[in-house]
Amino acid sequence: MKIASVIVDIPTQALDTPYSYAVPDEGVGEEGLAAEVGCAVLVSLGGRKAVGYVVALEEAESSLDEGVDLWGNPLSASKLKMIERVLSKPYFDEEGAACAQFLAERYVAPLSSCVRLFTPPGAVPRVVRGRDGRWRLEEPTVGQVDDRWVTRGPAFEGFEPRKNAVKQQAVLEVLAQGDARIAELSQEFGAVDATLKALAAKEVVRIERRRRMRGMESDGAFKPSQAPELTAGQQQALEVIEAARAAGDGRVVVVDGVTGSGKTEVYLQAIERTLAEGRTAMVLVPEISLTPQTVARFRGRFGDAVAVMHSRMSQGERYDQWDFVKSGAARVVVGARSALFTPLANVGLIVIDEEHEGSYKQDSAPRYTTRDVAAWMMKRTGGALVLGSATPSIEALYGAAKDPLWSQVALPERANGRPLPAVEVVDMAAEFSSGSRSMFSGRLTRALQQELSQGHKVVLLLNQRGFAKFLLCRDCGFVPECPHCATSLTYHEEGSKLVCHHCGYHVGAPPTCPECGSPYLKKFGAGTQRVEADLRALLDGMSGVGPQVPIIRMDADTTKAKGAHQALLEEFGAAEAAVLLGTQMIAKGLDFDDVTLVGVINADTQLHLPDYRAGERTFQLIEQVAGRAGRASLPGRVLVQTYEAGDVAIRAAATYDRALFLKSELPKRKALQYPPYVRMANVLVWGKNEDEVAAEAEALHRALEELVHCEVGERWSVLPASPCVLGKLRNTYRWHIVVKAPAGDDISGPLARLFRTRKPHPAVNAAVDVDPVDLL
DNA sequence: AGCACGCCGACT
DNA sequence: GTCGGCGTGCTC
Repeated sequence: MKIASVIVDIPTQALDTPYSYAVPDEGVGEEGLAAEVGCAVLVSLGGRKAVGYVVALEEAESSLDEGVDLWGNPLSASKLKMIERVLSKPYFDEEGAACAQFLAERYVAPLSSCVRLFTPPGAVPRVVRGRDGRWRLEEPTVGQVDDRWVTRGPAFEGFEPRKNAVKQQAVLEVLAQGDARIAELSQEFGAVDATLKALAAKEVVRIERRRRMRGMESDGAFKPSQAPELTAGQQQALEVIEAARAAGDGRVVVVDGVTGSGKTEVYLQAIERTLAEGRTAMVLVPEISLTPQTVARFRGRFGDAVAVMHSRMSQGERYDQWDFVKSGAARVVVGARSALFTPLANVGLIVIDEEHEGSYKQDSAPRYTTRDVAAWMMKRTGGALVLGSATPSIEALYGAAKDPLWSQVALPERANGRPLPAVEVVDMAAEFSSGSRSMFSGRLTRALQQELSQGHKVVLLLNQRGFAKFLLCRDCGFVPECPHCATSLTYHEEGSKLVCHHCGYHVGAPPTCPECGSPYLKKFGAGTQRVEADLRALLDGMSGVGPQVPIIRMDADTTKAKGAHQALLEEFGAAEAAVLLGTQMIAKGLDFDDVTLVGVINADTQLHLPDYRAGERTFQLIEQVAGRAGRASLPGRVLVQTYEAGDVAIRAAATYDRALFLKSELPKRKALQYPPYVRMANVLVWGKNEDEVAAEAEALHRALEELVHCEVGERWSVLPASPCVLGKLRNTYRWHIVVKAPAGDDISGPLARLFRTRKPHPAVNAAVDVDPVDLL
């Protein structure tokens, strides 16, 4: 008899452990599916039915009475129930199960949420309660779709339809070119069913059902491309990647290439070689840059072997692409972070493009860091991981410097030999004191007029990442900071207070600037619509520009609809002179030849977020957006407006001087105990009732201090419980507790032990974010 | 999560 | 005497 370890798909802490079930001898699914690792199964648990996933199988002899299962859980044979039905073919293998367990431990997350990453969404049956109160199995909402196709039959050659059989004639002409889909034939010629039936009866044609692969056809024509000659830099990067792959021990290569240096071509050729060795490859890109152009680039080189996965696809498309990978026909998967869990066999290379992007961190359970999971996977399978970026994260740079398995290769020049555009910093404090009250500086206004009147394009970035308001002196640029944390204080409307969300320090908001005494102490945070209106007014009154120059606004609002993002970009591409005004999302990936001016309206909002990564993000943002200008023959220029003209992140970005930025940033991180010098875990506490949340956060803080005191001692620190910067989100109050540990320590283990044994509060949720990307 | 078991107050 | 309130505790 076989015993299966099953994770039930009920997201509760109390059930978050594998349960053992007896496996029936023959398959028990409708199609006689066998219970294997990775299958969804129907089991009964505590008098009800539940869907579960098999994570391990074990041969049990009759000797099994008291023992432990594969996961170390005690079990007794007498209590075993039987798996009632096998609901699916396997979604993952032993390696996938091991990965799920790794995720659950590393990110202190429910096993069921980790296992679910591997299943095609919407395709798994669920157990639901019917109107009568009874449990029943609800069939999945998505599945495969078949098309009816016509092909030539044995009597096709030499068959002559009667003269008046016009439809037969037409259909046969189409078939001479190749197989045809009946739906398309009927669209073209009207009802063709009778015609086809008649032809099929004479065996002139055959009718068959074929599975439709959704997500394949939509991108339409891609033109096949040949590998071009690499530049010397690209060639060297490729060789480093090849050496890493050849080592076969999970090496990591940081490809540090300026925007336009041709990183993608390096990836393409590394993938080509991986495929030539019979292995497969994955390319992960940020959600927002997964455009049809990106996909076309990979399909152009690898044709039908490319599967695409991302969350903006319909469930049907994702299901088909998932199945396509499972079938083994896909050799390359291109997708957003969740594509990491598609059932691609024998992966020899994972590429993470724009590695520094925050979207590589999942913001719900399991809160995994794509980079670290991919590195774990490649270590297991003996592949290589490539981290590509023009602005690598400090973690990646640190890894490359310290970890013997990591290396770094630079592509310091653009592939077309063009120089990077010059970046000018516009000091808005100086503008203000010289009398200008507009959000567009004199220099930016003149540059807009100059470029637009010549029919060039302009990209304007509105740095909107600061939800939190802060105070800023418009005369001297002073921003009140916490005396203990070196982050800016956030302004709270109620009570007119300044609060530090790190340590809880608070103080009344001063009426005038404590530095220079100016009364122009302003609360900061403006909206895109407002900027659009002001810009419209500015352009309308500009000679040689005027109302015919369109402003294309791109933000969360205007890109909500499916395909809206793409449509706006096409509009911008097709226009003559035009302004693309947008938030963060325009900073990367967009590539238009005739953009000659990039303006950053407010480079520093992010700088004042009370977050240790604020400087790094500001630096990265300016470097990324600067890369949008002057990509082709026209020279580009970049104007960065800021109240913090002297800030090192801005000065360094303006001169493309990363070393300068790091020289100032790294000692700060070290002194204040931030990554990469420590590991952090952010314990999040949230609920509807403010008092209960605060009380539970305090209780958790005490429990954490106790835990740290007993298990690790003074090497770890637990910061006080405090309200999150985004303290109230969608009517939920949020608090957090930051835990810091030395860089090499296992921070998850002790925390997991606490959360597994601690009784959950009925109205207040708590979750651990291990290696958080921000503390907001 | 959901259901059983269980130990105290107002009803036929 | 019983029906039912929802507080712990278990589910392979």
